[in-house]
This record gives sequence, structure tokens and C-alpha cells, in this order.
Amino acid sequence: MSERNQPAATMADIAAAAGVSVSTVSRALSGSPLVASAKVEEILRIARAAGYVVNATARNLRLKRTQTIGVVIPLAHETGQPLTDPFLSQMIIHLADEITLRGYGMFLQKVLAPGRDWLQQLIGSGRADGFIVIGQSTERETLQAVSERYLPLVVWGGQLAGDGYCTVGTDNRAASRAVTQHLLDTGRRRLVFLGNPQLPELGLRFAGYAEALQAAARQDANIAPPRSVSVHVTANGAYNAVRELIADGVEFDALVCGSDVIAVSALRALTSAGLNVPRDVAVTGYDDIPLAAQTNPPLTTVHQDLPLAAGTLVERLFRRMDGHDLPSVTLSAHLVVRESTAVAG
Amino acid sequence: MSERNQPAATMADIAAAAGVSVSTVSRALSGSPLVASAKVEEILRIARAAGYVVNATARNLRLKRTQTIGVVIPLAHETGQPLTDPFLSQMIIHLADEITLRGYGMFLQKVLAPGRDWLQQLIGSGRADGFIVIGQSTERETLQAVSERYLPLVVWGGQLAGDGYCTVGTDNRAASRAVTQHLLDTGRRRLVFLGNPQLPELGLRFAGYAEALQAAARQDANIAPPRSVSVHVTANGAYNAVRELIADGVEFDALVCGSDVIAVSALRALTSAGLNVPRDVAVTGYDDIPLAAQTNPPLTTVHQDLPLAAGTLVERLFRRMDGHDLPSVTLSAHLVVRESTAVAG
DNA sequence: GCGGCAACGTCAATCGATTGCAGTGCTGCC
DNA sequence: GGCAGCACTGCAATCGATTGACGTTGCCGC
Repeated sequence: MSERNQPAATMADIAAAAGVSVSTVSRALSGSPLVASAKVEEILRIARAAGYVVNATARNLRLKRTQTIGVVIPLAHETGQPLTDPFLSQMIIHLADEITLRGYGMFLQKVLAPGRDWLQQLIGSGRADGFIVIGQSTERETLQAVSERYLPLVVWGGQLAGDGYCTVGTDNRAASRAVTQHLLDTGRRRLVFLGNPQLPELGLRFAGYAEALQAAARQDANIAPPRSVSVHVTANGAYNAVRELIADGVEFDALVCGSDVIAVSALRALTSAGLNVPRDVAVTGYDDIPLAAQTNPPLTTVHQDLPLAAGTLVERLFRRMDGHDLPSVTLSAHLVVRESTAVAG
Repeated sequence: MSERNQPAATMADIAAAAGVSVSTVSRALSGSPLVASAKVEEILRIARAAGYVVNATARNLRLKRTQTIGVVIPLAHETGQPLTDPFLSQMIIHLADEITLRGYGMFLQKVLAPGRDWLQQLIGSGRADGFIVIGQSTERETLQAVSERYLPLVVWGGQLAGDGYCTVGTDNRAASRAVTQHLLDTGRRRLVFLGNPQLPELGLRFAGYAEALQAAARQDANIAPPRSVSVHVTANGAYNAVRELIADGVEFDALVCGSDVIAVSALRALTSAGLNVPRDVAVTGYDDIPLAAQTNPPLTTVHQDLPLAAGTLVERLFRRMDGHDLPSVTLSAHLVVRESTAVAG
């Protein structure tokens, strides 16, 4: 093992071996027409034999580009607890696909406790040519501020009025309105929203829910007013919240959950409390993770096209890296009705 | 927008603003005791005001370390088809956690069609200080060759005799033997293995399955010999394979699936063919992804501790980066019995 | 035989930071 | 008063590659 970790060969080594200058090696390797083709062959042969690979760091420094996209997951709202929402992790895989496809690498960074200037720090470090931020967390101001001076930045999340940064996301409000309307149409009257409306996406979903309820309440006085219960995105957050709701004697016949993960946890809580879904309580989610179709009963939810979402994020980002200031995009999402909201009876 | 994408400030700018040399700024920023504390304060103030961030590329070049871990997913065995196994994506998130915790960044790279020297290329590029390869795919020789000359490399996967690289993984063979034994104990006699044994992990799982069968066959002549059906890891691979199995008239009362994803797909196929699980056919998986507990019926599978796995991978890697040549680790995994293997009747 | 023009290579600056070594200026001690 | 010594600070080399601006060589034609 003595040969382990020998210093890697440099261009100078190859140049020496080939009896030419470093410049010539550099040009040969990048296919410049300034080098005689016989020489290019030779240099390539030597480089290959030596297992030489151009040092990315040096090249990046010189060229001021890294061929790398930064993907950032801010988790200001979550203290501790590794977040493992399948939606999130699948998104990352799809982003990796899209980024790899374009010949770029992906620099993944979770930001657990965003300090002052966390995003500026990341951007300023020059590790990536552009950034995708997944989820706004509670960091809207930061995103807003940064986007005013830095173009190659795209955010997955909810599109809020007044926010100037480029977002890609589904129409959370409309989809949530549709979910709520579906529950009302199937006879539910006391709907509780589960999720933290501080987070932009969940805030919009809550807004859609509230709108649908209020509109319906004008026709039907039996409809309970909007009510939201904030929930930690941790493993048992929703479970505990639902158990408390029941313990507190709150009456409800439907839970509009801010995400599928919350819904799955809520299902468990309801079942463990002896309540039947959908007979006693209907439950809806959001995201349509693979799990949603398999729960018992299967979950009514909102389907988001993840590959399309990832593709759109990356495509937007690359066009912004080219200097185009593109606006936000809203992707369509559609209601998927399953048994968790089947008509009681 | 005219101020967008202004060239980032450099250390020289800060030095000029503070009326000192670049060296002093560098020292001040890295907390060197060689700089008068009043001056440090001043430089820090100026740097902060200017939103200055040390350029990571330049620093990396100079220091010859990147504070970055490369995570590589080789997919030689899969042509096309973005792979979205929840196990894999969850693993990535957990790795990101562990890596972030240690103050490192994570460079994620999917290698779709490994060419000659793909891993050497990646390592030689100097983008990361160490590499974690997730899954051996069909690249054992490459891993073997590289590991002889490059220490900071850890592989998630199956541990095969004769392989010299450092792996972390569960005892696939023993766990699979336990699964198979469980099926035999509950009365199954014609067990078919689903998965591609070319892949080390699946090969070991197949081996465990075959061992258990052969041992039992010595007591009971009714036990059918081992039989494996290779399956693409794509969305419908297992579904189609199972349908074909049925169409071909193959008799079986249990499917030992190489992974939960395969099992879920197999469940669908069986159900769609009018077969009842577990009455007509028992089904088992491997990984215990969240989905496994929620399928209908819930899946008997092998639980792997993902956070522990990720933690172990990263811990091994860091110690190898420190120059310690640690051996492979086998993590324990345990059988989780659910209804998909309930006793018939 | 020599001017001139391709064709091909090399020199050296550059990217932005780090750090060993060499000052510089001031203090204090004899 | 002179000098050793300390506390800072700056110079310049360095990391490894890229590339514009020059050499150099060879060959052709007149």
C-alpha cells in the first residue's frame, strides 16, 4: 500500500513526459487546433497512460465557473430532527438526474440553522454556478434580498405576492381549494387544517382551504370556520397533534393535511384513537408520494409531477445562468381521489 | 438590475479598503494571532460590510482540500430510467445530514453509463476529499482497482469474498436466509426469488435464499429448488416479470423479492392477476422502506437501520481520510414479519 | 539568398487565496 | 544611547490550469 495517496500527476508532469510545455498539453487536452494533431495524439496517449485528470479546482479558479449546481435545503423551521420527507428526497434524486444530464455536478447542502447571510455565504463561496433552494422555510426575506443582486437562483416553493425571486411550484392555493371543495361536496362540514401556515407552501394551502370553506359557509351555516393546527414536520408531530385534538374534544369530520407525511401520521393517530377513516373522519394529503396510494385507506391527495418539477427548476436555472431574468412558474397539480375521503356510510 | 452579478469582492479589495496587505486580511479572517486584535476587528467589520466571502475555489487550490465529500451512484446496470428507489434517496438525505454535521459539503454525482475510468476520473478531478459509492452496480473490478491506490473510499453494498475495498452493508446473506426460513416455517414450499443476482447485494440475498432452500430440501422433498427471475429495477420491471411467471404457468406459493420496491410491484402484479396475498402467495421484500408497512397487505421484509448505515459510512470515510485503512463493516438487519407472509388459511 | 508568411510552441500573466520568511518600528533594558 | 527582542505586517512564492501575446522554425517564391 505504499503507493497509496501519491500526489496526483499535474499537467507539468505530462508536459515533461511529452517533452512539450504545459500550454501545449492544456491545448491538446482541450482540443485546440493550435496543436499539431500528431502531437495531440501523443500527449493524449501519455496522459491516459499516466491516469492524468485535469484538476477541477485549478480549472475552476482560472475559468471562474465550476460546472456545479448548488442545491440547498434550508430548515430554519425545524430544530433538530433529520427531515426525511420522501417528497424532498425524491426531488433531490430527480434534480441530480437533470443536472447530471446537462454535464454538471450537484453540490448538496442542508442548512440546519440558517445564520445571518447563510445564502450569501454559500453563493459568495463560489462553489457553484447557480443555486436551487428547495423550500422557502421561513427565509423569505433572505431569498428576496439575495435575488435582487444574484440572478442564477431558483426556488421551489409557493409563489407569494410581493416576492421577487423566481419560484417554481404548484398552485398550492387552487389545489387546496379543490381538495376542500371535494370534502364539502362529499358531505364533510367540520374541517381542520393540519400544518404550519408560516411556511409559504402550507400558508397557501391553508389559504385555499379557508377560501373554499368561507365561500361554502355563505350557503350553509353548518360549516365550521377555518381552523388550523400547527404541526412539527417530525416523525410524530402530526400524530401527537391529532391525539391532542381528540383529547381536547374538538369536533371534526375531516383533516386537511398540509402534506402526505402529515396525513400518514394523522391516519395512524385516528386509527389508534379508535376512529375510522373515512367513516368518522376523512383525511387528505398533498404531494402524492408513493406511500399515499398504499396507506389504509389510500389517501386522497394532490398529485405533483416531480420529474416535471425538477426539470423545470433546472431548466429555469440554466436560462437564468445565461442571463435571462425569467419569472416564476406555476405548475399544474391535480386532485387524486382515493378512499380516505370516501362518502361516509 | 444593473448591479446584478457584479464581480464578487476579493481579498485584495478588502485589503485595499482596510489599508493593509492581502496577507493580513487572510490572517485576520482565519483568526491568526499574528494580527493585532484591533486590526482584526476593523478588517472583520469591513469584510462584513462588503459582504465578503472567501472564495472556496482559490482556497481549495491552495490548501489542496475541498471540505467536500463525493457521493457517487453508479448505475451501470440500469439503462435509462431514473432510479428513484426510496431506500436510495433516503440514504442520500441521511448522508447529507452526517456530512453537513461534520462541516463538509456533499458533491452528488450519478454515473449513468460508467465509461472507462469513471471513478478514477472523479477522484482525479480533485473535487472531493473522499468518496462514498452507493451500490456496487456491476463495477466491482473498478472499485477493486481504485481502492488499491486510493484510501478515502467507502462503498455501500454487499461484502463479497475477495473484494478488497471497504464496504458497509447489512448481512444480506444471513438476512435473506432468515426470510426464506420464515417462509418455509410458515408452510411455503415453492419459493421464487425476484431480482438480478448480478448485483452483489442481490447476489448475496439470492445465495442466502438458495442456502436455506437447499438445507430444508434435505428434509422435505416437496421443496422446489431455487429459482431466480431477473428483474429490471424500473417502475414496471417486477410487475411484468410476475405476470410472465404466471402466464408461463410457473407454480409458486412465495416470492422472495430482492428489495421492497420489487415486492411492491410484485404485489400489484399478483393482485391484478387475481391472486390473493398471503393466501395464494406470500411475498417478502428487503430494506423496510416506509412504504413497506403500508402496502396491502403490509410487507414482511428486512429492516436496515438507515441512519446508522449513513453514520457508519461517513464515520469510516473520515477515518480513512485520516489515513486509517479500516476493514469492511457488516451491520445487523432483522426480519420484520407482517401480513404478506401470514400463514395461509 | 533573403524577405515574408504560415504553422506551431512557449512565455508569462492570471484566477484568489495561504504562508514562510524577511523586514519594520517600537520598547525596554543595560 | 545603543541594541536586542518583540509584535506586527508585507513580500513573494505557491497551488494547477488557461490563454493572449509573442517567438521560432521552416518553407516558398522571387
